[in-house]
Amino acid sequence: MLQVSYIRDNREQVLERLAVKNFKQPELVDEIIGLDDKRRSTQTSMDTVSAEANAAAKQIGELMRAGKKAEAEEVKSKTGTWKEDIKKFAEQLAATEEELYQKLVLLPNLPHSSVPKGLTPEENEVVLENGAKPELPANALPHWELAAKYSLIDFELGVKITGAGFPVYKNKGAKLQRALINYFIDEAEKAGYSEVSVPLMVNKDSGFGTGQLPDKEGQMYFVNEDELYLIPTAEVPITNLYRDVILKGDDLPVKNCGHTPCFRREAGSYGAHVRGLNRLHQFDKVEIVQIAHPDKSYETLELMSAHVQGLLQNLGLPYRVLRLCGGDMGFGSALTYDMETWSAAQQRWLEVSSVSNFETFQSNRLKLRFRNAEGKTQLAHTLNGSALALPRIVATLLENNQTERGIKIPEVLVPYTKFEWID
RNA sequence: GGAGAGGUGUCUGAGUGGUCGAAAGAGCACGCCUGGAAAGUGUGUAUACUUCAAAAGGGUAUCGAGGGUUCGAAUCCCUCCCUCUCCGCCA
Repeated sequence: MLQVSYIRDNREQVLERLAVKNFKQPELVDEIIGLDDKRRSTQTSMDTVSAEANAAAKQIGELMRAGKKAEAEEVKSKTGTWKEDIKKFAEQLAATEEELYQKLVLLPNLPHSSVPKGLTPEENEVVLENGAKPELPANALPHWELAAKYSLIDFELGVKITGAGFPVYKNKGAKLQRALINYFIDEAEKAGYSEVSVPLMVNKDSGFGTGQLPDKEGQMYFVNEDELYLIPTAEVPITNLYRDVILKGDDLPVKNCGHTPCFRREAGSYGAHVRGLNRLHQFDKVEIVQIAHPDKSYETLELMSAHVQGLLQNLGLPYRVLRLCGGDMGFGSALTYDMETWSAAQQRWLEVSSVSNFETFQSNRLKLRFRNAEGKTQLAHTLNGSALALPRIVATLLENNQTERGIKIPEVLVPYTKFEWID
């Protein structure tokens, strides 16, 4: 959520930046400023009446104590319509604030100046490409066939016990999952992130805090009985650990990592392009989260991007880094890098990580602040990234590393899998 | 799930209708003292909104959350959330 004061002070710039994100309702900006004017004047009126009422109440108290009951009664009789006025103003204020909030949450974050214009994924900017695309034998198989051939993943069994998009991992498939998770966590810890293990369900406040609500309400599984949401990413519980927190200046940067399953309804996504592991309702992911000083957050974003790239390099996967264009970016992000691996058997790029700087968009809602050099509270910047999401990594590993003999496990993973081949 | 107790500032903790944004202590910050430190001592130490060109200052709100009673609520009433104790259940 953008700060109203920022919108007021930088109206032109806000409009210009929103255009980069192809925002369709620029008129909201002026509506917001208008509502904020109304909010302010209502608050001032209410405060004035409250001040009078408080002064009278205080006076009555003093007169009562002094035993001047008659005078007290006289003051009391003058209190008149204050109470009603205050109530009226309070209602008006609440209504205006609500209206303001409802409009404010419709504004996406402003994109960073380096974000390219554009509407579609095709207009994303390829920042770099790394690693050679492997030449596969003519009879190479896509990962869903490899998974069946080596008994690694059973999609039908998942359908039976839950539904489509909930695969069952078996044998070396299950072990590969566990190996990747441990490897990713270990690497994150080496990079200075401390591990947290967090709840997989969150309340409404948390959903709002990181911006999934109200924007992506329909994308999350919801447990009616207890009003809890299944997390779509560990970003939600981990970032919300710091909701309503004022950090000390030297606590920054805060670095956390964690592994969780992620649950996404992915409503309406069916068909060939979501086959196998390409798109699931439940998948595992290791997430890295940082809370950074505003002056350092873009430096931090580069470091996080480098960390993710390091993992892909160590796994020997060809990848590319995209700088997302305005139209393809998430609602709350100011700058996002997507990392994609080359799936050789499918002949397509698969997104395996998304690293974003949210600047103060989340922290404004979270009320996540730190005490700056002047001792004043200031909103911190939040960043997060997948490091990494498992299914498409598994898909690419299986496809790219298939040989006559079987599937070769990357060297860095062998200490974790304790086997070198899937055969 | 049942019965009871309770939720106050960074922490401990006082406060049962007016003098309470809140005693006292601890912690922390700065100063004095000291060769330096400890002890001692002095001062300060919430957040948000708003007013003001800005600073200073002023106003308003906040004692788990929301509502109510009252001229006036941390204090009384209602609803909800959470914590603790006992019982029940249980990986």
